[in-house]
Amino acid sequence: MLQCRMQLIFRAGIILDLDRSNNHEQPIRSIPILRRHKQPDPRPVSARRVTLTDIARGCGVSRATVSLVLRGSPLPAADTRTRVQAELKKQGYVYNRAAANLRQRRSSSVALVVNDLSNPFFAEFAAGVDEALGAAGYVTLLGSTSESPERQQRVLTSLMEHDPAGIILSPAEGSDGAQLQQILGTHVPVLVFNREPAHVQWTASHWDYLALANRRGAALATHHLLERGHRRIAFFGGHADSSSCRERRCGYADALAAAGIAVEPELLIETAPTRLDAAARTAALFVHDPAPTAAVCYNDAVALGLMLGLATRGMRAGRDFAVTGFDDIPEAAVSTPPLTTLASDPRARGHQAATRILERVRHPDIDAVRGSVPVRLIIRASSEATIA
Amino acid sequence: MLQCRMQLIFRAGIILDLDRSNNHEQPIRSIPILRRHKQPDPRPVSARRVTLTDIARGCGVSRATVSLVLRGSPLPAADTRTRVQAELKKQGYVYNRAAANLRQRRSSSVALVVNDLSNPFFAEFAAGVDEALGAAGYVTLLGSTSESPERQQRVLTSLMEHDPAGIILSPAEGSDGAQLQQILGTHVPVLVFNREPAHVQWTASHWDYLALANRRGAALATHHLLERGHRRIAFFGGHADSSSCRERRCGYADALAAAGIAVEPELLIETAPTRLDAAARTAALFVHDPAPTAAVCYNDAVALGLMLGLATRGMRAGRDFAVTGFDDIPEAAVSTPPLTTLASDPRARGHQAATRILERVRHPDIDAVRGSVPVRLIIRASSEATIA
DNA sequence: CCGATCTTTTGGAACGATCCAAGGAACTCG
DNA sequence: CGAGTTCCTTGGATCGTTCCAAAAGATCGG
Repeated sequence: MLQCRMQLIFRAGIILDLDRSNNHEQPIRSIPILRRHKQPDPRPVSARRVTLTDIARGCGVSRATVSLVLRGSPLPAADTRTRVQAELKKQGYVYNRAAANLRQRRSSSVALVVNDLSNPFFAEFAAGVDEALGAAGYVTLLGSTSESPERQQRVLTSLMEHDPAGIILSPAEGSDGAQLQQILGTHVPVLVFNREPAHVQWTASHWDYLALANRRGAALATHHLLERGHRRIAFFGGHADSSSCRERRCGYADALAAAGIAVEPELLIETAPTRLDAAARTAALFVHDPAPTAAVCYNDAVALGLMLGLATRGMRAGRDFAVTGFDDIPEAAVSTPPLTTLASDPRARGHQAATRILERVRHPDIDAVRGSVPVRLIIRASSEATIA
Repeated sequence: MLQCRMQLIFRAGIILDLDRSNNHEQPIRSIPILRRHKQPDPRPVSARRVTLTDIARGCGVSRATVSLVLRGSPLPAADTRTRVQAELKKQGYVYNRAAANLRQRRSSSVALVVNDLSNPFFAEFAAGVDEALGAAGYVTLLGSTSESPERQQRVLTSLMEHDPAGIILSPAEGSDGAQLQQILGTHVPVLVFNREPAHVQWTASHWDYLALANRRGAALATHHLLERGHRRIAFFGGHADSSSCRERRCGYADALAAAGIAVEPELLIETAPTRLDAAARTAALFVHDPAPTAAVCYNDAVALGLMLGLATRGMRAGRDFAVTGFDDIPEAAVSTPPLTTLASDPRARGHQAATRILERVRHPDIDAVRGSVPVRLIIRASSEATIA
């Protein structure tokens, strides 16, 4: 009955594991949180924050009045307002939003959890999210998971303790929806971006979902290669157990089917979604006899790796072999040759995600939205190779 | 006497400008904050957060006891602990760190303010910061400024209201230290990264400073080109009013001086630190007669732009002209030709920055630290061109 | 001058946690 | 048996804000 482990995470990354509740040998004494209390308050007394009460005392009105002035209520008389505002300025008052949020049972932050900021796609996305949230007066709580579901659980637990108004989550690969739902509960609005974790009960929670038009994008790329005359086209890279890879493969299959071509399993090649592994696995394209003349790649990193791998075999992408990518990372435009790929404007996606989660915060009860965002094909030299 | 404008920023980006306090024509009535109150609490009553009191009631103990159990104090009796823990799990309790922080007058977040997440250097840096902060149990409050000092003021004000334990700030170009200090006050620990704003009274505040070894790095690159036989070397890109550009120019001058070569002003060429502008201004290198044969570029973006500009003039970097960059962004390794540049491992810098700000949070009174982080020269093909 | 109305101000109880001093129960010991 | 110890538990004040109901002034008509 204690199947699912529930963990509460405290500051300094300390995990109080409730399942240990049977161990009575003081399993908890080792938790160092109380040590903190032994330290005197690190801030000197003079460093105390200026509060409403200080202002109120300073100009002889009540806290309530100062609060009203602060929030720009029309109630206070004009000269009271002036006096209070002068005092605010004089003492250098800084609003304590945490206290206000506590009282109002409201939150002014949104958590953003991404796998990897060093991926330019996510970095742009994060920039977009932060811009839009900031404009709406919200603050972004950042969390990154490095594609590790365990880290993701920890990060989410920690973020939840900060009571975000909503969560924008680009799940780590292999994350489990049930585990997520256990940590996130059913009440905080969640927008799942880009990837669909397994075992999510979409109906139980009202989670929104926003993903690129993976299927359509891959179909566009494949169709483009077909137009150039290619008939043996590989799908190169990614793991078949990630939802985005599966969707892209579907699009690839769609386009082939429309051209009356059957999908050949040996032309579906898996790699880690990194440049390095893609380069290393290039040879797998050429083991079967009529070798493919083109490849739709899982994403740009894979495509760049493949182009590297081709070069080491004496082939040049765009001349001897056609390559397409996915994401349009900045490098795609300046690689040699420049990479044909699918652009999705990740910064705009970030805006979109932020806008939607705020909308959901305002209206928690409307039905969940499953959205897909359009991508467009950017044709560059890497797909110029044609079939004579 | 009201020279400096002081602004208080409220949610939804509304600015209550205290200098308007003279306008009595209800300048404030337009502030829509009160509208919010008219909406009923958007969350259904059942969505209420589970609190300590709920748990206490649920298993017949006092709030204080539950709190002790939560924090892993050795005080509670073993069976009490078990009962409480069962109840915590049963009700799906989520710790409210904001409330705890309020009582404890402590903060568990650190603000990170960067110009531009879409710059891979800062993205990596942010990832490093978040990793290290997360490991220490802190949450990252993200803010981005898009290089605009005005946006930076707004963002910082908003972040300050969330009471961060410290701030890691990579200042927007052209930010003014005095304005920053006015908003940040003198008590919150600040770590200034990468760039030095003008007019900071470093002695008044205890701000730490962490920057790349700009001067030494540029000297390394220049020295490298000198070794290859170049004598006319330009410094290309950046604005002379940014501190990092000035420092890099100093290093460039150092190396030239060591080789007994005078700096020629016409070889100092300014550009915006972007690929595009650098490409556009390439011609400026070749207006004087013995034209330079090599250029030390302000950063990688500029260097990549310069290589593009050279190509349109029929020259190839690495063959006809030697180029070096700064930052070692991922593209540098895969451009054609690959770019000689200075690497600084931004992710590790992020760790370092986070570690230092936490150290400062623990010891607010030790002297401010001014640190510079080493860079190393990565030699690639773009600087291969030699003087016959 | 009194009550009615309107405008402005206010004290005190929240919000969800922690801290503290004090209380009760169970033991021990002389 | 009563005092002292140890172990565990607790009520109430507190953090900095907002909300609410009600008080205090001001204005006015009759």
